[in-house]
Amino acid sequence: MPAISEDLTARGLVNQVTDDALLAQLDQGGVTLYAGFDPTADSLHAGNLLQLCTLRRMQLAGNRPIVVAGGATGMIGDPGGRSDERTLLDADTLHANVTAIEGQLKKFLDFDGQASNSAALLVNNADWLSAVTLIDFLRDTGKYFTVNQMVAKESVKSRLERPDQGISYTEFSYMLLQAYDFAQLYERYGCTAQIGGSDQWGNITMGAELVRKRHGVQAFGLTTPLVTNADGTKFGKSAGNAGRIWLDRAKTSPFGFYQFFINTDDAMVGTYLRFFSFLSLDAIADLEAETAEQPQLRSAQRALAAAMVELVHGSDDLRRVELATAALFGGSLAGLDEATLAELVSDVPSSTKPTSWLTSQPSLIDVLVETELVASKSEARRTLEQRGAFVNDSIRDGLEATLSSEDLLFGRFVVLRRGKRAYHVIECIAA
RNA sequence: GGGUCAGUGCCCGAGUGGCCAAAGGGAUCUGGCUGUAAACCAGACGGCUCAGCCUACGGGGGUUCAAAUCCCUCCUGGCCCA
Repeated sequence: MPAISEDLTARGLVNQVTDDALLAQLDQGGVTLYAGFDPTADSLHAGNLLQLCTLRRMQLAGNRPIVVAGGATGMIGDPGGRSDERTLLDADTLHANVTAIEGQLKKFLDFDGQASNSAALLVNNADWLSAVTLIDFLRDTGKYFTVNQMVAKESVKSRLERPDQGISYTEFSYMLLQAYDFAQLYERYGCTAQIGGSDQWGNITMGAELVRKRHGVQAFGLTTPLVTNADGTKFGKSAGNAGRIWLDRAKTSPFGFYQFFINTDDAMVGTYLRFFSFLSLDAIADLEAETAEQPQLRSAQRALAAAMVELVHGSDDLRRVELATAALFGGSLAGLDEATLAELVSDVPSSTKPTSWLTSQPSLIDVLVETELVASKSEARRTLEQRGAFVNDSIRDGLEATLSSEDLLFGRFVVLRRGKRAYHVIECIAA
């Protein structure tokens, strides 16, 4: 296994480092480092994956990761990357979010004492930030920074330059709070490094600076590159209108999670494998070569999707999801047996109905809306008109289309599809 | 507090009394081509009881046969002055 510094570099994970000495220290192991997450939702999402995976790499190399939930800073909002003022969340919501996220973190990091000096830690910055008084904060932290340098930070500058936007004093203060976190983590846990996305560079360097000024200790920062899609847009949104890809299975099913990754562009799949997977660089190189020669096999995409589902949801889900994928995208539905269809129900979007329901000849338009394959009746009509609605793999068009008992497979399933890959299975159950 | 400019559909952005569900671009969706890609081509893209109707141009009120467009007021933001 290569040294962590070498591995990080080869994977293209190092965007900027405050000092190369950090890399050498990481190779030695024993470095305590942290990354922060704003608990703005009750689940982490694909956009958080890179930091999670990077922390994991650090831990596997014998360093101690600290995850800081921004219970306090989450109430403020980072101005970076946003064009408008953030909505502030209330304390109860934030607390619930932090609790929900905790379980997900355990998939990535080892929080147990097994490797005692590198066991991960989850802390909430509300623990110290909500206790500090404004006067103390201004006196002990604020005085180390000039407004001049704060205004010069990219995250602030971009907001200042927008002719139609501004930035509130509250958001302006965010970077100081984050710097304060770093200093606290140093005091409490001897934490000397912070990692984050490239947009965090400004915040990270301020924190490192505060540690140095207050404690006379060199602290480090390392940023990872921004993960983008092939077209340069931000990574982590699904192609469809479903929005973000979440780690919470209730928000994004393991099947949906798998589908998201298997649809990765050829151009990006190697990069994502290096960023997110724990496959060796050699193995990744092989997959890339295979993709170049036989792109239709999608070997690299399959490996990526498999790796991610296994990491986030486990090998059991991976197996099921691969089967479901083979069933739906492997050829014709006609070849599927009853048992396979029954399995599908639990893995792809589905719903149940009484058998009698079909005898009323429900309109396909209504069914499409009900199953959420479309967002409105207008959209359902459009889909029908554009020949994008399928029942058991065959086109159904005409606005008058209905479902009937004729459409049942094995007497109990109806497989609906919108477009190429949006599925919904209805299971009919005798009442 | 005074002045001034601005707030348009998911986003950007045109429109400045009727021809406006509102140009154009992006995003998105469907179809074609494919590899469940990309690129490209075609169509769609507020909702509904869909040849019609309803809701929409920051909120509320008003003028008018008729307003996103005019007036009043409020809210939000930029800039300048105090």
